[in-house]
Amino acid sequence: MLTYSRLAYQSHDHQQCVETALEKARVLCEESHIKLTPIREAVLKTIWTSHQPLGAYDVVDNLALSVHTGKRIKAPTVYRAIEFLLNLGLIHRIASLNAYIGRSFPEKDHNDFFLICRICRATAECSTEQIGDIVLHAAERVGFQVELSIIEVTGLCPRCQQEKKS
Amino acid sequence: MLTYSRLAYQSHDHQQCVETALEKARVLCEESHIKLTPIREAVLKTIWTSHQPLGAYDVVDNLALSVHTGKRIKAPTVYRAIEFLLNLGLIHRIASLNAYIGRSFPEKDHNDFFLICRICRATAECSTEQIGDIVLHAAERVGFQVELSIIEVTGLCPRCQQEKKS
DNA sequence: ATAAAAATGATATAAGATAACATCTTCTTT
DNA sequence: AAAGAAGATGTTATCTTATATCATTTTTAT
Repeated sequence: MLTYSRLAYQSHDHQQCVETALEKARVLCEESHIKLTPIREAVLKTIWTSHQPLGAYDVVDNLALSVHTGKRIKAPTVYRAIEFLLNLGLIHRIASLNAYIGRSFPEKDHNDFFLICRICRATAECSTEQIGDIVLHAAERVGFQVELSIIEVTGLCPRCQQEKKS
Repeated sequence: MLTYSRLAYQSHDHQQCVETALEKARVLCEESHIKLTPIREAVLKTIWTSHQPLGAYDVVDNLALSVHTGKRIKAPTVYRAIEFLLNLGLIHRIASLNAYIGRSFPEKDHNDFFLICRICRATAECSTEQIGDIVLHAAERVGFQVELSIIEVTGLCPRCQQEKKS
């Protein structure tokens, strides 16, 4: 079965997306008796709020504006929060962009892949078992034990295809 | 059809691999009336010679030892050569490692994926149309126009699985 | 022979990530 | 409640990866 994170490149209530994701995260942490601290939640929210994958230093800049403790949150703190969120499957690292994006399916075990627009960077998450199967099959043949697959597809989103024509 | 770059994780005459790859590169460049300069060839050879994906600065260090012009080749020069080789499909960038590896099938249009050992970093290149098809199919449904897919699989190679047991 | 194009050299710096150690907070146990 | 342990954050410095910019050299085409 093939699923998409949302109406991928169509307009939608993104604030609702963010709220849903945050609520999911809170539940997930509560269940696991793990702490979603204010900083971690702020980082997750910042990443989710962006429509594009967000670099770690973009998060740093964003937090400096949005969190009002008077203290500026520095890179290591953000990276720690990012690592925490990655481990829980709440975000995903887009290796080809050195950037991070919210995951819609933290419960699913990373059978997802990403469609990344080369121009506007809007990114859609897709999930399917098929790809996992092919990879597993190929790996099996040479005795390779798969732990994690990264699949990143670069190209043009519908909107940027249109704009290119005109 | 599924093909592997070599007897993936088995011992083989690697020097022969390198020679074959270099010869392929020379032919490819000659046909395209493009120049495989000494530096470019040296970079390609350095990357191919390593059994693992090699970082750009590893290449810099390696060349400093192997090229005897007296002058130390610096990062920008290496990155230029890397870009050149990437464009021709002679090497591939492993985004998850920020490293580069020789491609066995420069003629095939990037329908390949990589099995990367988490411990020893030995990496095998695989090629199959199947994955490309799935990705295309998924992309089509949301009107996304695919240009390039990167697929990187992390896990354990046969040897490191063995060593872990003992 | 000369202009244009291509490639390399050299310097500096941007961008992404982490190491190391100090401090503060929260939880556990008594 | 007090003390200690574990967890989280603060702070500084540094490392790695990558590129911008401009000068110089080499090659190619006319």
